[in-house]
Amino acid sequence: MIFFSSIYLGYICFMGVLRKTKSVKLLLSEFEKQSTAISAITLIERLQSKMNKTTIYRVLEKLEDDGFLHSFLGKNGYKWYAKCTNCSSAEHHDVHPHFQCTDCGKVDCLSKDALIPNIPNRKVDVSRVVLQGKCEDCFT
Amino acid sequence: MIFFSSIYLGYICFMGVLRKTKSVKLLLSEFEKQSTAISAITLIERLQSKMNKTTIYRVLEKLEDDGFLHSFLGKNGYKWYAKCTNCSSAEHHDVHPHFQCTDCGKVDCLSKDALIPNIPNRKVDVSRVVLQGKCEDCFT
DNA sequence: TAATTAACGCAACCAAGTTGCAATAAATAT
DNA sequence: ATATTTATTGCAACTTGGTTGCGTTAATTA
Repeated sequence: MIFFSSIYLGYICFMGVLRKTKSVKLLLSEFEKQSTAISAITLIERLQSKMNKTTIYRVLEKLEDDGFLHSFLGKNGYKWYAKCTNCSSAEHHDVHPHFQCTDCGKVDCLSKDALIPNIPNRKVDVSRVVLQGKCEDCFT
Repeated sequence: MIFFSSIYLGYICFMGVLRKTKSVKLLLSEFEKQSTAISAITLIERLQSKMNKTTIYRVLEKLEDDGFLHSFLGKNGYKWYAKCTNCSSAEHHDVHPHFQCTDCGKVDCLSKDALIPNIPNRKVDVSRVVLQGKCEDCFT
């Protein structure tokens, strides 16, 4: 219950769109206790006893629309989600690169200044970047 | 027939692995007459009267293993292929970013110095970058 | 407490990509 | 040139991440 006294609850109330259902709370708590990105598949595995996979996909989509999560495609084209930092339903700022470890599979967000997304003669709207390799733990 | 008097034929003969079959020739000719990247789906649409989709996937995989094509995931997680510049079966150098137009869907390869793939404390093996937006033609 | 309406569960579906296997056709040996 | 070897192909069936339609349930509002 603790995590719903935080910004989440206020945010949702403010938006007035997303209802505080059991499913929404469960999904939010997953992103509360884990700072790295989580794949949709992983969430389905973890929560399938508690909610339907259709619901998971629909809530994730809504949380992304509201600027609460951002999504990207990892290895094999699987969908991953991570918390946004300064986004809203009006604008998504999270065009930073992600790093996926080929050993443990963990994905986390990198600081966005690692990339120069300005290409001459083109208007860049989305920058989907996934770097793959060995993370600090698996490297040694 | 003309395009098989080029480097392609010599390359294949040298490798001694890939046979000069009708399917291989057909797929190579597609990448000969189009310099931008092509999605697997597009190739299946174009060539389905001439070869089976399984064959298309298998030949593409082999051409990638031999360092002739490189692949990446575009919008929706669809697989795209483009010609390599200086790769071999031993090493793939094509970690450059790609640009996909959200209007016409066209994808082309960008010069690799647009990206800095060095991240502290991590060993980067693969860099999958897809920028999306408007290309020169669709921008105006 | 009742009315409204978003969210849910279920089952069926969609489609990109894969697998097993028998048939075919390149490459190689005779 | 012909036979043998073996990579390649086509087909059909399958796998699976993700979606859709719809009747039911539950959160919000009156």
